[in-house]
Amino acid sequence: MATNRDVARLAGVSPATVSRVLNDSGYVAPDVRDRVQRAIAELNYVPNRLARGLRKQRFAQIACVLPSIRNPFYHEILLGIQEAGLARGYTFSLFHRIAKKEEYLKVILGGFYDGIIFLSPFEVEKVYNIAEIGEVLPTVVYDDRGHPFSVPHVYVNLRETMYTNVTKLIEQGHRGILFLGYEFAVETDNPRYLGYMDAMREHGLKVLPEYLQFIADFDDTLSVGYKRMTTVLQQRIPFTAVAASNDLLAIGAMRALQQAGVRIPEDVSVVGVDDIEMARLVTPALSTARVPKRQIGTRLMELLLGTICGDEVTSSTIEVRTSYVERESTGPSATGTQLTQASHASAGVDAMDRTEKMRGA
Amino acid sequence: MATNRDVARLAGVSPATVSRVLNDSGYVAPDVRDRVQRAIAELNYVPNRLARGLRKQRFAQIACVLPSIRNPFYHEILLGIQEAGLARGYTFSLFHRIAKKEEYLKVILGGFYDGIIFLSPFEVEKVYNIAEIGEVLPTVVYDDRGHPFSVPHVYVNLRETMYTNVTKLIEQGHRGILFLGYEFAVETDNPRYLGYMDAMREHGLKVLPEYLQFIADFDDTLSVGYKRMTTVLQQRIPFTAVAASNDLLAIGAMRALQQAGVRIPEDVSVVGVDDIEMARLVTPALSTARVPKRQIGTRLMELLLGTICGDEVTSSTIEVRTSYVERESTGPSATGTQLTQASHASAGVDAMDRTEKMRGA
DNA sequence: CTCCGATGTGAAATCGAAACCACACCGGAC
DNA sequence: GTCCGGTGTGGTTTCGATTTCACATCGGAG
Repeated sequence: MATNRDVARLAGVSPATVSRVLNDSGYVAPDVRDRVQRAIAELNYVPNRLARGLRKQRFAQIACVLPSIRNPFYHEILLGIQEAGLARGYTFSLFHRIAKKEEYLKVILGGFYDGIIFLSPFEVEKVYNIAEIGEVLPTVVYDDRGHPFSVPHVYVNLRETMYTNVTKLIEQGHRGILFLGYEFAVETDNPRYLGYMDAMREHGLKVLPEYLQFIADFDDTLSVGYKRMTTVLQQRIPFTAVAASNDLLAIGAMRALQQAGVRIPEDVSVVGVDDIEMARLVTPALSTARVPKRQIGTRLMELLLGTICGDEVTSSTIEVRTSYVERESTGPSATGTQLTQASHASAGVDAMDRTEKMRGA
Repeated sequence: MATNRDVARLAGVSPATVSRVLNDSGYVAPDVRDRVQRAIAELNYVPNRLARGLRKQRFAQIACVLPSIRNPFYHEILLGIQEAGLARGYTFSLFHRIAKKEEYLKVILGGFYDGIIFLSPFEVEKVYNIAEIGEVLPTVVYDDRGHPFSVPHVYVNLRETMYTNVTKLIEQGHRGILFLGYEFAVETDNPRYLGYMDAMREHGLKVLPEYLQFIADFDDTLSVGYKRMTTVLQQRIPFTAVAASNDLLAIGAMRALQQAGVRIPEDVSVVGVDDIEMARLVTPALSTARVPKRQIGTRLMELLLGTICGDEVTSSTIEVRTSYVERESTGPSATGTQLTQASHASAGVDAMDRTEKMRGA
């Protein structure tokens, strides 16, 4: 690889002048600039980002920390982030569950990154204090828990979103509505759960304990929803609708239901959250809440660039809004409960065996 | 951020000794080692990767170049890559279509990366010569075209895979089999197409021009398959099976078929390639060819590490094998053609309207 | 007792670019 | 004619780590 010096030698100038041409700083005579540029082209010179980064204390690289690379929800956010960042020459590194939690932040703080973007950092927060990280390195967060953050923060009110989803089901006559979602250490960390409870309470509906299907271990596999719903079906819980915490869970649940012969939405309605593209491609198409993923990404990057450049640590919060999208997986509740129960009965024993195996694994 | 010097000062030694402790190189007295380690802990010192990289000419960072971040197929490969790499402290940057082709390789070659992994680099090759890149920087490739590569290379014979898929359909009595896939500049770049043609020819089946559904513009959206199949349905092409080039296309196609009232597999069989997790979660579950994605990833990383460490450029090729997975989306061909045609007719106008809308968006 | 290799440590050079400082030239204002 | 700010360029230092070289000490072999 050619260096600064090589170019300088070839152009008959000093390395300082080469640097000036490259960075468009200071005064350079037109003919000299030309000579340098020709030399750069001839040697195929690309400045070494490490050296530049070391000197500038700016590396044009951003770390994105996210729970899972498998959830398409995050892809769209990432695309938004990159769109906003690549134009300015930023590159991106991804860190997700596979990286050992105790290790990767050491790596990140090791001076390789201009900033960090945390997407849904609930896992991260078990180990690290984001406020502290924010003091060392420009940091922004996407989160749905409504926590106050000391760093800039994009927020989507999923409590409200879930409330709307469940209310739509209730309005269609559903009473036995399952909550399907992840379990958090603290109730207040679970806006989707809270929204579900809000809606049920407000409409005077009883929440049976069996309705609350919390998935404890974080498993970023696409089939967690399927596994859980398969278990649920063996337990003969009477329900006519499922309010899932995200589309992947909903799609998995739909699969389990359909496999057991339950018709959607005739017997059971299913609703999700996120509106990933796959939601439109499954049959029946999934009713869900649209979250402006792309927009979240660009907003995050804008916030981060703001923090990196303008040195003020403005602890701004941007809220984005969701909208309910009705498709085919929801419908009025008929005599749903009975039908569902019947189906369970026929699939009972087989299904039981399968679940026991899954639990063991 | 604390530096080398700070630690040295606190421990009462020279920076050279700190470095020795950190890298476990040379001789260090046990008590001194202890003092240094305490100082490191106290200052919360993390070595600056840029400085280290600059000096060592090794940066412990890998660039992954892939066509799309949206296709789950690549996620599993990425997980395999990272699994094999993170243990040794490597971090990863992702580059995909969103990055301007002309730009990103400049970035990559700018000395930030120890190596490049190209996943399905057909797009890349239009602009760059991978052999040349391989001479500058350790490079490995995953590809399915059976091209000879001058760099280490993981290969999966998708021509054979597609041949098997189509043969299975033929054995089930299908004759009118659609090929749904991407269009490449050159025929030989399209192993899936070639495998399809092999199977059809070998069984003496005629390939009507309408059977070949090439998607020209690369569009990494999940619904390309849906869009194309919607168009196909309006054209009343007689067919009883669809051999898609990957699972996403297959899932999209299934959606279009189901939306038009076509039953799968009773009226039309659909088969994919990749075996992404979603293939098991759609209804009916998708028959497909399992590609060992995780394994491809680990193999790639092993090859790359080999190239980075052992300086020999062993142009090794590793071939991984696929296996056919029969699920629910395929079945014997009945009087399929008639049924399908009938369905088209009844759904014709509606489908048309919907498609037009999608196009507009 | 001397010599030598193993052990242990520090000063200084180095990686490649950017920033800082110094200097030189030129034209116009006073 | 002198002074001064704008223009243009080069030498040197710096970023933070590793690495090389040089040097000191020590124990055992000859």
